[in-house]
Amino acid sequence: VSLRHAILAVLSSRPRTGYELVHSIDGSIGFFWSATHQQVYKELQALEKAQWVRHREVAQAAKPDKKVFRITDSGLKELKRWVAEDDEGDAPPVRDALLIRCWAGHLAPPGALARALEQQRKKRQERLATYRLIEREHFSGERARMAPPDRFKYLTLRRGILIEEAWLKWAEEAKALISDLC
Amino acid sequence: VSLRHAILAVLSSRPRTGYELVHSIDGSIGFFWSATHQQVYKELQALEKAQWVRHREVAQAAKPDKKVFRITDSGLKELKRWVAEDDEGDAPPVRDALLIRCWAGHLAPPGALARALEQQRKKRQERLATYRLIEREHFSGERARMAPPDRFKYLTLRRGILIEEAWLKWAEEAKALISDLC
DNA sequence: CTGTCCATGTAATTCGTTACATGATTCA
DNA sequence: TGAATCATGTAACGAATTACATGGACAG
Repeated sequence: VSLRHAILAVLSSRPRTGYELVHSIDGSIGFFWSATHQQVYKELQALEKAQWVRHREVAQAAKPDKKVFRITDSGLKELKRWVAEDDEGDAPPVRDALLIRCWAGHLAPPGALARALEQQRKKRQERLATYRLIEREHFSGERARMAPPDRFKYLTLRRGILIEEAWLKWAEEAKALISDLC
Repeated sequence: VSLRHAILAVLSSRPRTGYELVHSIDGSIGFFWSATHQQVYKELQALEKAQWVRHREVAQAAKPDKKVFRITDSGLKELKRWVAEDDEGDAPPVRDALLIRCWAGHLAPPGALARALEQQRKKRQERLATYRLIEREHFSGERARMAPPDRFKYLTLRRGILIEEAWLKWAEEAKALISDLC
């Protein structure tokens, strides 16, 4: 039940509507935990039943009404508890269909895998560029003087960068190793 | 529906029982697509209904009876089709609870995150060692002279290695960046 | 005599995706 | 006139986890 806590984490910085949540999620926390709007709205209902968030309806001129959600005291308490909890070991299960394809790659016509790989490489490259941009724009200061909340957020960004770099390196290796088969 | 095809891929090399499948899965393909036995048995039923696999019951002395599954012609055809198909872009969604924890790390007592990170680091380190062992034992030959099926399997292993190395590198960075908070 | 290996499943539940649905406003 | 933004949901389905269940053989 991590989406619940991801939402709490985002709301802990400031109140938002479901709509805003969806959009702030895919631009920060969404890089490592994605969710559709349907899921978010459903979780918000669950969170409200658990009294970890509360909402207030706000009428707007020229725009649909909205519900602004804020975290409650018990929600913040729960979030803190969860962050500190040690999850005793479950490495997150990997699920990458491309790797299954690759594993059985000899069954496809020679060019097919190479094309799929190249496609992915482009996407990863773009994502890396996005991360690097964020790094330059939001985390350009002296690391040691960053405020703690920023340091932790910066760390998650670094993880994204290192992962994408590893991916690109792999794509190079892969291309080299199968090039003579195409 | 990738588990279906993961199973087909494993069966394409030789017939196996459900039990064997579960265990060969977590030692090769399981590094990038894990599944419990319940899921495997259920998928086998579905695969059989689709006529992509067939089974034969084998009685054993001193051991429970077993069902040996083999891939059918139409199953192999489907597998080949699937491997060659291009999945038009969906980068696999990442879901890592530890990163959410990290993102909100300032809410936990200072040592907590460091401990969680260290725990994970150990696990990754071990996994990397396993990968390296497999690399030495099964893929020590000249890369260019490997038979195609082995080359593709080797590639997936390399990906595992590069990812774990990236993870460890990140763990180092992380430790350095938050050490003064503890 | 307890635990692990072999071997197979059912059932309940939760989590996540896809499809469907509405409706005003603003910009090209 | 048609797409994008803001804003919220329900319903159906599929994928994955967790719990429950059985039973003989063999090793420590």
